[in-house]
This record gives sequence, C-alpha cells and structure tokens, in this order.
Amino acid sequence: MSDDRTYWPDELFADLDRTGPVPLYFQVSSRLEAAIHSGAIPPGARLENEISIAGRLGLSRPTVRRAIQELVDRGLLVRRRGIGTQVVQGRVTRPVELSSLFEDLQSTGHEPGTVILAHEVVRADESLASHLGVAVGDDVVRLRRQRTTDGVPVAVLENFLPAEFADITREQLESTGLYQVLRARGVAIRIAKQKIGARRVQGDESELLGIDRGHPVLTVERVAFDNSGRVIEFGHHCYRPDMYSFETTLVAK
Amino acid sequence: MSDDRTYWPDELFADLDRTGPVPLYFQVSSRLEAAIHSGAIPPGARLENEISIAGRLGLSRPTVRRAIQELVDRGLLVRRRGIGTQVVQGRVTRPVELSSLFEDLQSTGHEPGTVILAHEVVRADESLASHLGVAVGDDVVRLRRQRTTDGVPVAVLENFLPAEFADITREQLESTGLYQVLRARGVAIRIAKQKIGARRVQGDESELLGIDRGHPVLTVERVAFDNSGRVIEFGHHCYRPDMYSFETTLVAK
DNA sequence: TCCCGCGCCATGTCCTGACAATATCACAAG
DNA sequence: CTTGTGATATTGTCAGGACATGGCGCGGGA
Repeated sequence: MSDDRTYWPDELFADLDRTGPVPLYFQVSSRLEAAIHSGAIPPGARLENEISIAGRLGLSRPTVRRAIQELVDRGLLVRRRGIGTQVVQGRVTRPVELSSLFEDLQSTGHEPGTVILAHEVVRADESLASHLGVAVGDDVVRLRRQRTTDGVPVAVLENFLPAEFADITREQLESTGLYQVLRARGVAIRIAKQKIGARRVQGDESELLGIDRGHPVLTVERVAFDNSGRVIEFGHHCYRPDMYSFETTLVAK
Repeated sequence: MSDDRTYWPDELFADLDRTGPVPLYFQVSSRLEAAIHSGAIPPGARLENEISIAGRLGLSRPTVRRAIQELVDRGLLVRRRGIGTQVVQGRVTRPVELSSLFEDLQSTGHEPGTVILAHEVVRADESLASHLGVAVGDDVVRLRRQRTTDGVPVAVLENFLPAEFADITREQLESTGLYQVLRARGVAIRIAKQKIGARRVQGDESELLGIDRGHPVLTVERVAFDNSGRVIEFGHHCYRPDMYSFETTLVAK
C-alpha cells in the first residue's frame, strides 16, 4: 500500500507572502501548477484533502479551495466528491488564451517579426461600422501586418481600431504586438469573441504567406472589448496552416 | 439622471427553491442569464451592488458573488472594483463547449443526420496507441461517420475508442451523438484537448463532403478524458468550412 | 460466498463577519 | 482653473464554521 499516499510538497508553500499585493489563493495555485508541471506531483497522484491542506498552510478552507478550483477550471486537476482531488493524466498543453500572436510566439521561444503592409485612416463602410460600433463614414484606423517567426511568414493580420488610436506609430507596432501597445496606453482588453474557420488564400496573401495559390489558410475573425464593453479592435487574420494551429482545453461544467 | 438606476428585476428571483437539489447560486445565475438574454437587463446596465442583492434575495454575499462570477467567466458581465457590475455590450454568442457536433446542430434547430461509414475493431499502431493510452497491437474500436444537417454533408468524423466500447451498436450511433451514447453508459467526459487547423481535402473526403478536390477543410484533433483522467476517445474530424466554424469567447483573467 | 446496509471520508454548498483595495466624486487649496 | 485630498461606494480577499451529498469500504446477515 505504498501508493496510497497523498501528495503535498509542503516545502513549496513555506514562504507565502501575506503582506504583498498578490492574493494568497493565487500564490498557492501558481506554486501548485508549477509543482504539477515540474512533475513534483506526478499525473494521477491524489492530493491531500482540503481541510488538512488548509491546516498545514495556516489558511482557511475557502482559500485553499479557490486555489484548487483555479487549476480544475484549467483542466490540470479533477475533483470527485467523496474521493478527493487528482492530477489529470496526460500531457498538459496551453489553452487558447487572450493574447496576441506576438506573445504566443515570444513565449514559445521563437523570434517574431513584423512587416507593416498598411497603416492608414479609412472611412468605415456598413459592415465595418457595425462590427466596431461606430457610425458609417467615421474614421477608423486600418492596419495590415505580415507576421514571421524565425524569418518564415506565418500570418497576415488586418485590424481595425477606433480613430482615437490613430497616433499609434509604426515603430511601436514593429517592436511589439498590438495588444502590448494598447496595454501601454492603459487600454485593457477583457473580452474577445472570435470565430475560427478556413478558406482558400485570396489576392496577395499567397505571396505574403509563401504558399501556392489555392492552398488553404486558417482564418480568425475577432472582436475585442475593453472593461466597459466598448469595441477596441476588430480584425480578420489568416494563418499558414502548416505553421500554426489552435489548441484548446475544454472542461465540462 | 433617469439612467443612474441600477437594474435588478426582483420578480424573477421570487421563488428560489431551497430544498431541491439545484444549488442556489446556480438558480440565481441561470435566471440572471435569462434576464440578460431576454433583454430584461439591457446591455450596459449596472447591477445593484452585491450586498443589496444578497439582502433582497435573503442569501449571503458569497452565494450571490458566485452566481455573478459564473456569468463573468462566460463573458456576459464585467466587474470593476469600486464601480460595480455591468452587462457587457454587444451580442452574446455561445462559446465552444464540451459537446458533440450532434448536440451543437440539434440545439441550433437543424435536423442532424448520420451515415456510418466504418464501424470495426482494429489493432492500434504506434501513433494511435500513444494517443489512446493503450499498448501497440491492442484492439481498439474505429468509427467513421459522415454528418449531415438538413441533408447537406457537414463533416467526416473518425474516432477511436478503447476496446471495452466495442458493443456500441450502429443504431445507437445513428440516432444520437457519440457523447450521448457514452453518457448513457455512465461514462462522463470531463476534459478534452483539441487542436484546430486546416488542410486540403484528402482521399474520399471531397465526395463525402460534396466539395471539389483541393478545397480546404477545417480540421479538429481531439482527445477526451473521463473523471479519472483515462482517455475515452481520440478522433480527427474535418468540416466543410462554408458550413461550420468555431466560435469562442475569451475572458482575460 | 454473496449481498446489503451502515458509517467514514472528502468534496459541495451556504452562512456570517471582517478588512483591504480601488474608482468616483465633492470640495478645498494653490 | 487646476490639483490634491478625503469621504464614500463597491468589489476583492480571507477567516471559520455548519451541514448536505455522494463514494467507498467494512462488517454482518442470508
């Protein structure tokens, strides 16, 4: 019965910071996540029960529960009433997150590059106006960029933003991602709705992506909202399917 | 200042069932969701603060908070500290859920159909064995189906399941979706990891989907796990991109 | 030997209470 | 007129306790 043990690497949770701005449940959940990813808590292992953990860490049960819930929501742990909490078996992958392509590439260790193809102010037609929540004929910023990773073209991105963002410079866009530029201006993107589909390459996309005419591309249409629900960005992008795909982890309610 | 009011349709929450098996927070969140979808609480409206709501409903603040959190996680509400809770502006769409294509189609009011193309037991090769978590050479169930909606072909689905599901009948698969069949057997799918991509149609797919050779298809590769983390199903599917696309709502942490 | 019921255990739900952090607004000071 | 400062409102975090619910094992009875 040596495998009946429950896992809880106490030493990882020795120095919780009760004074700093980082919430306790977040400190616990991120360390727990690291322990799972590093293999310190192996797949299939059972965690100690919530009450004991709370006692061990000197926290209340709701706090521990919230930390665990965080990882359950992300598909790293599975809870069963009467049984306990287990680490999910199988490799853990990164879910589709609310981040830009630029950050995705950066975090995977590749060298992202940007070529600005268009950077202008245009008038909104009917379709654009309805997506962006502005009036027909209003000025909007149009942005078209080619993205590369390690020198290989990956995507062609076309974005539209409200006129107040007309002062974003070419240099800013070339050095970082659009979302990073927006964040630096104090605009926080909170919610995005996107539709993923596929079609053939159109127009100059085949040359920009370095693929033959008629080849398929993966497409994304995305609308992003800020805190107050205002539309910040509307874009449709196309990706080289051999260079890029979307991974998601779905968790049943 | 007639627009300074906070919204809270009290009458919708009059008859909460404290004795039944449905949790209170779930009752509150589902009615609140209905009120938002129906327009009883319009987009942009501010909700009354949590403490008052709790008092009004005779519930504690954590319970109300949990109900609201549920909708925040799904992108229907936005919370800001010091400000309050607002209904998000813009149309609300359904997120990619852990449901089968069959259920997706059914819920949108279309008439789904199934044609079984293959239903057999095969031996697992190396790639299949690693995905399904079985040994190379083990028996696995192979399933290939063509899906139609209102008579038009939409997708070709190929699934592999462990040998213990070999007794699933053709009739079961033709009348409902795979996930419904599994649920009826007491197998609950909790977590799925999927990869969305695109490629050209291959082999007989062009005829099965009713599209020309060389046309693009949207592809999904999915691995589904049950409660205990065991692999239940592995499949790769392809969809007609003009008939089907994936919609997601992303919410920043 | 097999089956059923009882009790233990772990999570699920819900409560009360408290303090912290932050955005808004009014108002006074420069 | 602008700026800083404090009061107020509202969500964020955390504690500690109580009871319900569902699995699972164990022991007793047939």
